[in-house]
Amino acid sequence: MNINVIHSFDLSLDEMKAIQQSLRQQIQITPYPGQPKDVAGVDLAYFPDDRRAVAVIVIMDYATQQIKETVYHIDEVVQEYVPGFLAFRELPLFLKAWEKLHYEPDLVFFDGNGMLHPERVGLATHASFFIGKPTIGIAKTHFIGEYPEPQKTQGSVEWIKDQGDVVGAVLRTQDGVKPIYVSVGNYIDLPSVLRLTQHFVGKESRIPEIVRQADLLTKQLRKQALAEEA
DNA sequence: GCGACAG
DNA sequence: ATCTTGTCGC
Repeated sequence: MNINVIHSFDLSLDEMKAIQQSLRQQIQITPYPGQPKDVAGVDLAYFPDDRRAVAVIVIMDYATQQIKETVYHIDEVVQEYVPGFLAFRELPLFLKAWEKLHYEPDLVFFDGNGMLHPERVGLATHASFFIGKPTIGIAKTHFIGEYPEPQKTQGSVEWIKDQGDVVGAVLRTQDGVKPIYVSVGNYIDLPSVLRLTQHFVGKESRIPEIVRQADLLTKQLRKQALAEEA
């Protein structure tokens, strides 16, 4: 099965699930030694009409956390949101923005899950097969799996298990705040995911800085686009 | 059958 | 995700 069928408009749930099951067999979990040079953060924001969205990619220097490049793409959204199939809704827009990049990031953070997914092929995992880069999934709310409640202090971590597999981790990024849910996208392992994610957790935000910057820009560009149309 | 359900 | 102000709490 060709993964490029993702560009089709009318895949059935069974067809999408078949694609995920095919991709699952090709996941490669491996440590990510050392530090990446450039990392990317990806996020989307939807317009009020619910027909369009803006996809944003922010490139940041890993060591200094300085933003080196930002690209975006505004277009029609062709797939409705169905839990478990977010990739089919968001990847088309993301890929168009990806083509506009001048930098080639070594690692990419997505707003959503990686293997923390019923078929182990969430947004971050699915995307990795198109871009061929290590990916990480960062979700703000629980999706699947069971886990013990992490301690209330910053840095507390617990594994998330689903059907006997460790599929991700819950991470308390600040004292007393709701935790985030992190998982392997592809071409990386969970310990590396936690290490690289915590590098972007500052003092102020609950969300890793690389993802937060993409999120902020996404809403800023939507506001700008709406203003220009008025 | 009922509830849950990334963004 | 998005619609939205004030307000409870540290």
